Amino acid sequence: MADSGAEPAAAEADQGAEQNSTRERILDIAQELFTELGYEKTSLRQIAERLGYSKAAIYYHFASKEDILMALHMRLHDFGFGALANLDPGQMSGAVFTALLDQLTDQILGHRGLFVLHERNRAAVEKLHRDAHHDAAHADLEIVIRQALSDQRLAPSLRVRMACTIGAVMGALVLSGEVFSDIPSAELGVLVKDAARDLMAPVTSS
Amino acid sequence: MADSGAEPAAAEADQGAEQNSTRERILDIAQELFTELGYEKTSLRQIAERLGYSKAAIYYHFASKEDILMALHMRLHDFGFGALANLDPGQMSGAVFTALLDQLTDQILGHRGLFVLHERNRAAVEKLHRDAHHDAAHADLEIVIRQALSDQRLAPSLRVRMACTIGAVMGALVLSGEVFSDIPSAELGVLVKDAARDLMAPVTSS
DNA sequence: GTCTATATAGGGATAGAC
DNA sequence: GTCTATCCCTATATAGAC
Repeated sequence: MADSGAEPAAAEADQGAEQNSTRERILDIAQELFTELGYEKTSLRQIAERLGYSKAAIYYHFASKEDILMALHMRLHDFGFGALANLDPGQMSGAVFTALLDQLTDQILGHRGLFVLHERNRAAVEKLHRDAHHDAAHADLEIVIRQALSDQRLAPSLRVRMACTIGAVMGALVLSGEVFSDIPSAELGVLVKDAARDLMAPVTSS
Repeated sequence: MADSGAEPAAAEADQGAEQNSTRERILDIAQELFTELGYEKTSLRQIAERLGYSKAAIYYHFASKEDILMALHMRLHDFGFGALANLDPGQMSGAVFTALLDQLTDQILGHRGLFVLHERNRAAVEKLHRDAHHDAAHADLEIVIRQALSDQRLAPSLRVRMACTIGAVMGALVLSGEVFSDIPSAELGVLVKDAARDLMAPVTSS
């Protein structure tokens, strides 16, 4: 587990086209190291070392270490809106939720590294949110879900099922490390979605 | 979320009797701060401040900052053996696994703070393991589970279901934050165990 | 765009007084 | 058992040469 360098990290980080700009390379390396060692334990010196450049070079592309994490957060943040767009607030039900989870599953499968990064650096990312350099127009998918889970107008059985379902998806795709590297992505996706459906079925009136 | 001081943290940390020794108080405060701010971001100065003592005082009770985390890890580590004792290696099946998860659910409900601490500081705890100050007689529940999940002799559908089930339990009890604080522990336990059973049922030959 | 050199701060850890 | 004072190292960040 945490086998660095074995897999091409750049393969899944192609959002701004495949222009291997220095900035993107820094982000790729940072994503890898932040995930492996943790954000706080990763020094800019280490990033620069792996990059082949000097430490100060990074400051040309990013104002601070925090800015690097912010950029990585933004990579993920944008994807969240895809699922949020189809979300009608106040209409959260079992059926809607199940559909939402299917989307989430696909997004995690497509950008797994980013989700693992966030999972392993929750404290640092939350501090980012608190210092709120991007409070405007910021509505995390996570916050929406948390609201639904806290909604006491819903039955406890439904709320707990929803939390279990999110956990099931996260458990199989994010927390599981490399244990499923022998299973094709597509198959993994089907199995996880099936599990989510079985989990929500008893509390969903379709 | 992460509402510190609102709940009596000492209430669940009564393993060595209720002797509020300085050492235990340090551990309780550290557990709180490590969870809230993250291990790396928490300084000994902060711990000492909240303790009312000076920073160096902590070094009387613990050899290093890492030692504090180790002590907290040990608090949890011991509980793991309870579930491990009933575990017959090589006999991992759906039914065995479901029973194991029931035990895990109860243990998380009883020591939730410790599990949250570990979840939010995976990098630091893993480094602890690597530096192996306690390699002897050390068999984490997590390692056993990871082995089972990686076992290619088992059907992918079973392996993924197991990962989903662990995730479901963790999702509802650990990752969920404070969203279920209005639901009694006992009810929460029943709902989670039901979910785990529904999840494992399709792949369990009973 | 990348480098060297350096300023500055903060945190872990030690020595030894009380 | 607890304290003050201090050492030392590392890491972020800046200034300015090339």
